[in-house]
Amino acid sequence: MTDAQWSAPAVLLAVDLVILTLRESSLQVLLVERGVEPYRGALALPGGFLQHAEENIVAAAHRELAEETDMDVETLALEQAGVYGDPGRDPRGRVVSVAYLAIAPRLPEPTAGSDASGAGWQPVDRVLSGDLELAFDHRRIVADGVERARVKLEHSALATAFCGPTFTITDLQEVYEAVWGIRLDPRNFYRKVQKNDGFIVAAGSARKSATGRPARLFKAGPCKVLYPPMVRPNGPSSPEEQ
Amino acid sequence: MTDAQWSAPAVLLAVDLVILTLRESSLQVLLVERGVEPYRGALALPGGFLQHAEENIVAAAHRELAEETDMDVETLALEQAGVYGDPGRDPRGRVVSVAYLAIAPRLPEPTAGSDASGAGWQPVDRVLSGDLELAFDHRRIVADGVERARVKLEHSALATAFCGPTFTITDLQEVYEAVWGIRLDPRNFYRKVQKNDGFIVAAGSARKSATGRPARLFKAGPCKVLYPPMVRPNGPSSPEEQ
DNA sequence: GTAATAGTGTCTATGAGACAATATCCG
DNA sequence: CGGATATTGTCTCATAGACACTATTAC
Repeated sequence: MTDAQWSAPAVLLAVDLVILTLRESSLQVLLVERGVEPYRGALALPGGFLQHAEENIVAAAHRELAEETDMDVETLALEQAGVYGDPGRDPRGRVVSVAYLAIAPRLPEPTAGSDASGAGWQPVDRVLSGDLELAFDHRRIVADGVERARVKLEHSALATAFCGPTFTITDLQEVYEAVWGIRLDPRNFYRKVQKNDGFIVAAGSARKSATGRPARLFKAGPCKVLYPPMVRPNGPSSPEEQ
Repeated sequence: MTDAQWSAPAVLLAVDLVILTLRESSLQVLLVERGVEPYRGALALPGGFLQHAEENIVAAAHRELAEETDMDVETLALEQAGVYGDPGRDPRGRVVSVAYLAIAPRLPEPTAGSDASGAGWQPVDRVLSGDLELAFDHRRIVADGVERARVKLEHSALATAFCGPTFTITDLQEVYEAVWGIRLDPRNFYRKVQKNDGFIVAAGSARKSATGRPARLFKAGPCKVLYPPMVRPNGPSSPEEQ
C-alpha cells in the first residue's frame, strides 16, 4: 500500500442476496420489485446498502433478508459468492456489492404482492434466458450464484438445505435433478447418498403420497463435506470466471 | 433497497493479492514489507487502495501487482477469491478488501530487498502456522486463498500455471504434491494427466537433469476444465467457510 | 556396464451405472 | 388383487492404485 490512501475514492457498499429454492421441480430465485429509482419498478435481487459504518457485511445481508422478505430467516446459511464492483453498474455512483448465496426449503409463497408484479419466486431459467429483465447486473449475479450452487451440491451437503427438516431420498434426488438439470437413476442415487457417511440420517418413516410404498424419512446429517463427492454425470457444462 | 441509501456509509476499497508459487518443493506466497503506518515494517500481502473512482477492481489488482512486484505480470491470471470487510480489520477506518488469487511459475527472486526483511517469497506453512506474523487479517486471506488453490487444482488446469511455458510431467506432479501436501505415484499420475484430453499437449523433448532418461516436454493445453477431475486421495482436510 | 529417471503393462479392488427383482403401501 | 412407489440385488464396465517391468539417457 502506498501513501496515496487518502486520495483513494470512497465507494458505497451494498449486499445482494441470491436466494434459491425448489418449486414445482424447477430452480427458482427470489426477486423483489424495486420501489425507488434507479430501475424503479424493475425486478431485482433483495439487497441494499450497508446501514452504518460498523455493520458487518454478512450482518447486513441478514438484515436485508429479514427486511425484504417475510421468510423464516434464522435457518438460512448465507455464503459469500462474489463481489461486483464495475464502475457504471449503478447510475448513482460507485457501488460495490457483495453477493451472498442461500438455499431455502420449499415454501408456499414468500411475499405478499407476488401475484402480478413478478416479485417472489421466479424460475432461474427465465432469468438466465433473458425472458425476465433484472435491474443492474443482477442477471449476472444470479448466473454466478446458480453455478456456484451446482458446484457446491457436488461437494457439500447443501442439497439438504433445499428440503424441509425431514425429507425422503426421492425429495433429495429431485433437488439434484432440478439444480443440475439432469435425470438420475433413483436406485443408484439411493445407495450413493446412503453410502456417504453422515450425509443423511434416518428420521422415521411417513406416508408420502396416497399411492405407492411409503418412503423412509431422513434429516441432514452431521457431515457437511461430501467425500467422495457426488459427481455430475456430464461434468460442468459452462465454466464461470471473473 | 430502501431510500436510506444516502445515509449509507462510504467505505474505502482495497485489493489484496495472494500470489502463490512453488520454490524448493514448497508452496510459497509473495509478501511485501509495509512502508507506511499502520503495521509499518510488518509483512503483508501486496495490495492497495482503489486509485480513482472509475478504476475497475481487477484493474486495480493488476496495477498493484505491477507496482509492488517486479514480476512479469502479463501472464498472471487473477481470480477473485473473497471479500474481507469486517469493521476493525483496518485501524484507519472501514476498509473493504477484495482478495485476488494468482499462481506464478517458479522464478529466481522477485523482489530486490528480500534478504533480511522477510519480504519476497515465504513458505505458506510459516504463515499458516503463525511463525510469520502478517499485517491486518492477511493470514486469514492467505489461508483461504491456499484452500481455494487446492480445490482449483482438482477441477481446473491451474497447476500448469505453476510451471513455466513448458514442463515435464514430473514437474507437474511436483506441483500437485506441494500444493496438496501429499505424495503421488508417478506412474499413475503420468497416465492420468495424459488421459485428460486437452490438459497438456506435447512440446518436444529435453534433457532435464544430468542423469536419467530425458523427459518429454509439454505445455498447457486448450482444456481448462478437468473432467473427470483429479481427486485428492484423502479428500479435503479442513473446509473453509465464511 | 551402472545409476537414475522416464514411461508402459498388468493385475486387482472398488465404484458407477444399468436394470431385474422384491417390498410395502393404497384402494 | 393391481397400481404405484420404495428399496435391494446383481451384473458389467471403467477407473484408481499398486507395482513389476522396459526404455533411454549420462557416466
